[in-house]
Amino acid sequence: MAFNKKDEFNKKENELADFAKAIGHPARISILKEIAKRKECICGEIVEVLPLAQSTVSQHLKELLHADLITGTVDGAKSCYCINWKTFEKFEKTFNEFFINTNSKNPSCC
Amino acid sequence: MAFNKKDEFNKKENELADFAKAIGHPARISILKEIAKRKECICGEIVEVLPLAQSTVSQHLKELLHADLITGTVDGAKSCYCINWKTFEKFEKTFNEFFINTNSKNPSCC
DNA sequence: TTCTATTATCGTATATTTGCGATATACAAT
DNA sequence: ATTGTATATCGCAAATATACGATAATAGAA
Repeated sequence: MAFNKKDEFNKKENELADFAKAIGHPARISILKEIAKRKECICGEIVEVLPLAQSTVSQHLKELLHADLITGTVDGAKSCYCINWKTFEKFEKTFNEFFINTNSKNPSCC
Repeated sequence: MAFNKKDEFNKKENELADFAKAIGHPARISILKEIAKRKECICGEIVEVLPLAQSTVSQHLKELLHADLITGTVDGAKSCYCINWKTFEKFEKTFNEFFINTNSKNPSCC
């Protein structure tokens, strides 16, 4: 890389890219799906279902937290994670703004 | 990594992740935007606008091609790239299937 | 043919991501 | 206090991604 070029791109581009990157791994997709589908979203249950070590799952959860895709609350010794739907809605909106809307303006360039 | 665990996840999870990964970089977002907004989507024009070397842009274009987000046709010495809207629509659909639809079923887990 | 412009690919350096085991931490129960 | 359970963090190794310059390949112009 020699040096990080992220500053050269604008904020919206970086936000979109960061979100996409966060869901850009099958393990994280799978984790999000597990959290979404159950009411009790305890970390241990996720570890049980995923084909990964506990420490690896914990690391993916950390990344999802950092990208604001989930929220986490401590419940005794356990940790409960939830989808942060607001971030998803924001992504949907920005994504459509960037791409789908442009589609109608430019149906076929080649 | 020691070894790639992608086989442990199902096809849909991997497809979603691959798409997300492909747009998970500000340079590629920016490239897609440039292609989408102009009618003549010549590689050289993209290189001019992006703050990256020609070889780097070419590499990003290759990744977008590989992820089926764009199509490329040779036009003499030049190359013309176009958004493959079908892939975008497919992503939108799968994304909603996975996440947004789940939202209504499970408004707030914590 | 020779020169020029355009794009792709190769080789390489560096950065980041992924994954695991070991360990630390925090709480609960005994 | 000790033990057990649940989760997070550390340190490391291997894999991938990012970026660039140099070079190759190709088409068109001179």
